[in-house]
Amino acid sequence: MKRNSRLSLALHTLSHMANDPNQIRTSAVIADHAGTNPVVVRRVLGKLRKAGLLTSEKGHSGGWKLAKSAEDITLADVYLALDERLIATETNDPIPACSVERALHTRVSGVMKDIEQSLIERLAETTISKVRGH
Amino acid sequence: MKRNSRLSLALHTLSHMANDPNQIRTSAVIADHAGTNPVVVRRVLGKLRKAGLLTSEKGHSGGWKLAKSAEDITLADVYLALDERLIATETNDPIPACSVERALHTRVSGVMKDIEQSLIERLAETTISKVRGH
DNA sequence: GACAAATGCAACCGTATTTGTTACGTGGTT
DNA sequence: AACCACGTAACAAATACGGTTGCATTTGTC
Repeated sequence: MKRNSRLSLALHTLSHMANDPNQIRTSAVIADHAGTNPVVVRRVLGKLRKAGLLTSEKGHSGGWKLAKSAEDITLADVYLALDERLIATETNDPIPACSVERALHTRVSGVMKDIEQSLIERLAETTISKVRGH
Repeated sequence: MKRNSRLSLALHTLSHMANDPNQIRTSAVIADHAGTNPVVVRRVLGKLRKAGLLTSEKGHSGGWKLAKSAEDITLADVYLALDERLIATETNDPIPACSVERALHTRVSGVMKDIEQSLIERLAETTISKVRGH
């Protein structure tokens, strides 16, 4: 795998869980299905849990389960939970000296923010149950 | 700089060029404005040239210029020219053995492709001249 | 023709990011 | 008590990216 595998892993796992919402799955089983490592699964799913999309139980017969109905989880929820910003947020800048340069910079930043906002709105239109295929 | 600086650099430079479309700029001047290196500039702008957005001239008094009007360059043109796929394209896969797993995988891939398509359509709505501020 | 200036391109380095892996502590079930 | 699963830290390996140097090529100027 390479980049953006987290989003892919999250979508894959959530969709899979939506097939049988009450079944509890361990990170080992999930990792096996996704072709990765249990620790990686726990890392990614941990973020989804913090966002209230999943619950996890420790101990024997523990594991992971959906916290909400698949109809109530949108791709925007997943995207925001993972805290990945696909469109650069432009944090570290040398603060251009020239004033026109600075004005241009803020315009570019503003446009990129608008683009990301549009992306999020688009993601909010699709639910996990829709990914699964109803 | 860190991630997605190429898109940022491209937008910045194109917008800047739109202010004075007939002026020829060298990669050294552009790099100075963008706070980076001439070679980096040529790398990024080379892709834009291949996409027909810019022209470059070698030799003495050579440099870079817009190939089209800023009104005719959309952010989608830039995005596609840079050949960056923000949404993972999911190329390298172990080809899931289980058939339901395989079906789910194709669904996830399809959704991500749809998302990227939406993003491109959104990008196509904004031109460089609009970024510049008319 | 010699020279200067610019792109085009390849190779390399250093760093940041990401994934994979091992190890161990913690909590819950049987 | 034994076992199992999560939670997390630490580390290794791979990858991506910007930055840098070097050089060939092209083009204008003297």
